[in-house]
Amino acid sequence: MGATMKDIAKRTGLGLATISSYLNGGNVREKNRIKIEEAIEELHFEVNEVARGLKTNRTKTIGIVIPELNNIFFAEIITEAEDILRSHGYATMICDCRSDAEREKEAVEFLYHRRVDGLIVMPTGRTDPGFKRFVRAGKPVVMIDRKMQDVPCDCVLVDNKGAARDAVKRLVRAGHRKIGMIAGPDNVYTARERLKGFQEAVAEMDAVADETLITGGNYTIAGGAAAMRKLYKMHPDMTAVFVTNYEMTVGAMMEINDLGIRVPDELSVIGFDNVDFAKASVPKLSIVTQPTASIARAAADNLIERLESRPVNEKADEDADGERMTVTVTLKTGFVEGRSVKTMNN
Amino acid sequence: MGATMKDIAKRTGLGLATISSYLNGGNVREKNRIKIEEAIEELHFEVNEVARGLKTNRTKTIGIVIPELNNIFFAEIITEAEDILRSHGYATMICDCRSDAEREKEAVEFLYHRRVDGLIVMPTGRTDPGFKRFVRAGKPVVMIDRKMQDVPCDCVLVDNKGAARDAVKRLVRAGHRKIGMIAGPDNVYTARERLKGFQEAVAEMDAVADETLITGGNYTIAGGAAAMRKLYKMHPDMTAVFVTNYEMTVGAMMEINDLGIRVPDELSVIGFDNVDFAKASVPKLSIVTQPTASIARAAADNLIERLESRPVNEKADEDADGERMTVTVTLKTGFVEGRSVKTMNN
DNA sequence: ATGAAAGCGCTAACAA
DNA sequence: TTGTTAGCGCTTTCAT
Repeated sequence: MGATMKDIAKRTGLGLATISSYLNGGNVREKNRIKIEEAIEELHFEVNEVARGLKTNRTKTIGIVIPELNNIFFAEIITEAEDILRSHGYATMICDCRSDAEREKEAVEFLYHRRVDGLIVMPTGRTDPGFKRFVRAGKPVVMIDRKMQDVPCDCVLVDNKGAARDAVKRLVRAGHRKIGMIAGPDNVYTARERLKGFQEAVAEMDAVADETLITGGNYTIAGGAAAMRKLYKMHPDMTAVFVTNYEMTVGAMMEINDLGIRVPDELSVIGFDNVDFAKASVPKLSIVTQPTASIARAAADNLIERLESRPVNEKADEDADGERMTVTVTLKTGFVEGRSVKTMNN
Repeated sequence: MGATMKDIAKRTGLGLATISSYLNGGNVREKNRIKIEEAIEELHFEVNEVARGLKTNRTKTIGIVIPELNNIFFAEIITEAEDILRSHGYATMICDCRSDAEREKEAVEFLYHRRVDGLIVMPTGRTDPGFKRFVRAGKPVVMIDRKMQDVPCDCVLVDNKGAARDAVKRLVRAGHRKIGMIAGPDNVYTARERLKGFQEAVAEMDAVADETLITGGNYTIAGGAAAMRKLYKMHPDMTAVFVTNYEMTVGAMMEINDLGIRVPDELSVIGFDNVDFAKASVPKLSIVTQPTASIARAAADNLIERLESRPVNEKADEDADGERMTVTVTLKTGFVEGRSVKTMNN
């Protein structure tokens, strides 16, 4: 269909190497440059990235593996990352593994076959679904949001523990003692961190430390609703609840709605993630927010930097054991004040 | 790095063609089949899709261009489509163009350079950002959600007009006469259709037909909020409002919240798209829902069918002018009953 | 059924 | 600087 380098070589009377050189920013005599540009224009020539990829062994494609695409938190990150990567000429292949370890494994393998140059991932579980293979092949992997001990790669995290601790402290300072927590699944890194933060704050601030005040909500809407119900049944005297991700916040609000509990008079609530949802709630919810754009930028920039500097430092970057140095960036969370936390007079 | 066909040819003592034949489901003598399979196993051979793509001129990759990835409606469709396509061996390259025509154009061009085999798109505006080029190259394009007159391609739509008409009729039947509408931007197909549906219903049912009852909300949260405010200021006696997409529904609820309007006592509301949000609202919202999974499936299946049947029908499918027959599928919307519509006694 | 060889469009030595 | 040439890993005639 389209014209090839050969065509424009013929057209200009130049050699293939000259064309290639021009295309790759090499030095070409002014005269020839003009000739080449004219030919490209006339013949509507466009580099065939596939052929180039075959030769260079680089596809200029990044694989992204995420638990759920229809999860605003992830979607916001992906949007931003895709934008940055594309502006650098990298295409992204996104695979949604539906929080399923098996699907995740398939996705990683799929992307490996597709010869993507690097990976941005948010691991679903605690075991490596095949990331190491990329690392071994010298292909950069950046882990977002979640950490995994046994895969040596760069990470972009958020201070989950600190965020949870801070949220609970706010509740205690407002006079709450009996605070419930709707936690995530304990095979997920962020959920464990948020739990730790909650427990630390409870201990430090002398709030009620009762294991049954912590209920798992599985990071889903239904789970959040069920957890809320359970918590309320078991502790009707609980005055505040901390919900630790967006989906569960939605679920908890649904249930609070169903149970006819008045917020914040009867129950104070601090949610997570989605500012828009928080503002649209009645009353407006106070929530912990995550810097999605910064996360995406940190991950994309990191990947690009690794990719572009690779040829030069190919050896310099490795130490005696051939292990790469890895970097972990931890970003701060935010907090948006709403009207869902009651200040107790005591 | 990985083993190549050459390696396993050497290993088995067979010719390249035999290996290729085996890999592509051709006939190979039992004996050799086993030998090949063993060699593949031992050498961890995996087909290099890039090389294959160069040769076959097919990348087994589908491009997806959408207005916003962090929009649940789109995200749900994409997730499903990606899943189906991948299960057929197709990778997807997703480009989010942020509802910007310029970015959309760039995205389409980007995907064209990447030699994707086909496109799934939700056009941002009314003018072709380059889809025709794909059609001309014989590459299938499927348009989702929105239609575009001048690009001859398959479409998967939803009965937007019917959905809007139905929603308004429900309001009228519940006794409402003065009904406001928060509409989308009129350069978007779905927005125009929903508007038509609203107007038809108002005419048919003898509700108040006043142009100022229709306010544009730009399909955004902020727009929805602003429209709600404007509508309420201008028509404090309006008893119901129909909001025509998810983002605007969120925005409208935020504003209703701010204005202290009680739903449904003072104002009845029918929203759009997101069941979870509807259920988490106080009171639960009645909403129009769209069959995202079916939309995705229709689009993906259509694309795969076009792609896989192409070699055989290459000519049979075209008529004298070389024009392809195009298909438009229109799916039905749903309605989820909430508690946000008051039944008036009159 | 199998093998030999050409070539997809590009890059990268190596020469000139 | 520019031209020549040899592949990258695969598919695909065309013989055998």
